[in-house]
Amino acid sequence: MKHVTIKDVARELQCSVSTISRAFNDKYDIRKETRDLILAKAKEMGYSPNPMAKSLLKQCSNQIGVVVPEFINSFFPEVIIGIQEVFIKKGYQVLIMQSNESFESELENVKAMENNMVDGLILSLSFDTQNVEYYENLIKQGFPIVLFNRVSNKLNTHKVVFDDYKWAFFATEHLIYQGYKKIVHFTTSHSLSFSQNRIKGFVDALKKHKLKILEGSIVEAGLLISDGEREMEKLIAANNLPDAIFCVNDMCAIGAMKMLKKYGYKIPGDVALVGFTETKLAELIDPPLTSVAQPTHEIGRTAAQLLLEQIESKGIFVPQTVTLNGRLNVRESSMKHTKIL
Amino acid sequence: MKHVTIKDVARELQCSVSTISRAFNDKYDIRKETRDLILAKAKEMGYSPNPMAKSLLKQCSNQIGVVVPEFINSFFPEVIIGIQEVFIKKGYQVLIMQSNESFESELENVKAMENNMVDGLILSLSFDTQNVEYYENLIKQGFPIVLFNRVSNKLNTHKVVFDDYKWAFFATEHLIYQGYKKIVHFTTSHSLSFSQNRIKGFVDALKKHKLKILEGSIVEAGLLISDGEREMEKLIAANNLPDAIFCVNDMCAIGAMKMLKKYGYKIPGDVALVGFTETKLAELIDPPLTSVAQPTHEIGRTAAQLLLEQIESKGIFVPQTVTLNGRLNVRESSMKHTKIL
DNA sequence: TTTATTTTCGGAAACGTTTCCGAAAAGCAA
DNA sequence: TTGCTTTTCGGAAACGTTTCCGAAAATAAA
Repeated sequence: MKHVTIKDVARELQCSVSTISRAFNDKYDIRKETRDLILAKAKEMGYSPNPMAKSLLKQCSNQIGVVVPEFINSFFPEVIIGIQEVFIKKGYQVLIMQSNESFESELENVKAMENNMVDGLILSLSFDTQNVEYYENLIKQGFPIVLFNRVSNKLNTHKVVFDDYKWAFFATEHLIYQGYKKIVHFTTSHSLSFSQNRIKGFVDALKKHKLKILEGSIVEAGLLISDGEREMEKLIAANNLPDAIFCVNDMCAIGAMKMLKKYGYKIPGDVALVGFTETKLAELIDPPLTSVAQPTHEIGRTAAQLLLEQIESKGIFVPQTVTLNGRLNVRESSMKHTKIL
Repeated sequence: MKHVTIKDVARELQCSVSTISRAFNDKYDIRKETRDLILAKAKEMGYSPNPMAKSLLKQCSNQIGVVVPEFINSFFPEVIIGIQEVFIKKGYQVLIMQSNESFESELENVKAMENNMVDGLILSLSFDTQNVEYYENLIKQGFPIVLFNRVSNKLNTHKVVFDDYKWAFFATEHLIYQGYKKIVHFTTSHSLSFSQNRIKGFVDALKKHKLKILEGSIVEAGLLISDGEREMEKLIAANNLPDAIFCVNDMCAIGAMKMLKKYGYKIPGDVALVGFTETKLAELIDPPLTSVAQPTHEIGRTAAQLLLEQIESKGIFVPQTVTLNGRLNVRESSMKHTKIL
């Protein structure tokens, strides 16, 4: 792998390297004919400027880093596609790493990125990230970081978020409008900001419609299928079935669904279900699951745009929080029903 | 973001930059005390060697590139996790790009990687990649490329593949052992090597068990849910239902399943189904789908290992093709049944 | 024609490293 | 002490660019 360098082209054309550089960078002080000649010859020789040398000189790498908690659900990959859309066009490379929901791994990734001199970072915090001190320092030093979805209010930087409160409210209200009265919320660890917001939305929707919030109305399940299964089985065993369940995410809802089906209950006939953060699964399972879809591509594009602006402005910046709209995709699992007596 | 450089440390310590470099690179010609002193001071000052400068000098970037056709199914993300496992440990960065099943996009990505001077490439070809000339040239020039899953036999390089023939054979034989006689295969474009192999496995299994291969035994469906739906609907309309269908992938099988359910047919009672390249969906849908699982992490690790060896050996290398084993996960969709008369 | 201005280009420094070469210092044997 | 080897370090070149500075050439103005 011998690469053609600017010097090779210069030698071939009997001119100086600076002229070649000018031709490639479209400077004003070069004659059109020489530029065309150089570009043609360069193409013939297979020359293209070495990005590493450029980076070293310009003191920026034209790379941005993306660190996400996981790769397995389609949510983050879709966000990344949005991010790439923006950056590829601008000639940036996108480095992607996944922290596997571990704080240490996340920090390691971020440090690796920093070490690699990425020009900016797009980050979604892992579940067990409590200590954001390191990121706080980076931001204070002026290192561009944009957070999305899993954010921390301790960090004063650009953020792209989803209005969990609002959409949890809508999702719950949808169940109420369908005629369900005894509605339960399967949530996850209260320490996560998004779960707090979804709980709040759920509670406020019930309040608005004067429905009682009982002791068992909010169940700390979790984000996995097994969590939904476990809690659902408990309810079944206690013979304490609600009319409907609003779940913290699709996985949890699917777990509940599996368990209900296993015991022969009908959905939505006996229990209606609503998920959140729509995955591809939602419309494939039986019955199709009502869920709140997030605009994944747009989240990615927006985060990328914010980061790009911050990188290019290089000056003072005012941290901005962009809240994107979602969409409640109503499917069979939460349809209105008339109970067969 | 002002970075501390080796010169800053040298000035602070009143020594030369070469000494600092020696300390960091653990050279033999430095006194232990000076080294410790330097390392301590460097740490205090927050210095770490600039990887770009190093890359420029060493003529390699310590980055490897991964180009995959898509991100949406869990298959490729899981492979990537395996790749990362290997490379992160070795101090390599992993650049990931997705070609969106488009040849042009794939080529662009590869060129971007090359431009960025990645030390090697792990590649899975997109569907409409027919012309592998460019990659052929790269390989001839000695650029390390490892292909996986979607490979081309025109390219003479390391490959990690899955024995599609064998597992298609097993999957078909499984259906036969369950008592199904009239078995159909939903395949995709014959031009893809893996589909050819799966067809061959299917056919040979039928032959071995002396089952007839009819005109309609092999249907060119496609890889999407809609493809499975479309072809299934045709069969239903023609009133020409088989006992069982072996599908080229899970998506196609799920499409078929949806259509069967829509028309009130039972699975596996009326038609049994088997998928391929197991996705997470397989065990979540109703009924759970029998499918051939590929060892995604292992595929990634193996490809990474091969690439690493080639990069580090830097010499002549003998292209190697590693075939990994899969696993048939039998679930309800293909269980034995006794037809209710 | 002479002078001033503009256009076009070459030379060299700089980015932050590593490594080769050589030299000073230190150790050792004679 | 002298001469030789070994240890330890500094200087400088090199990696492939971009850009500043200045100079030559071309053009315009006088």
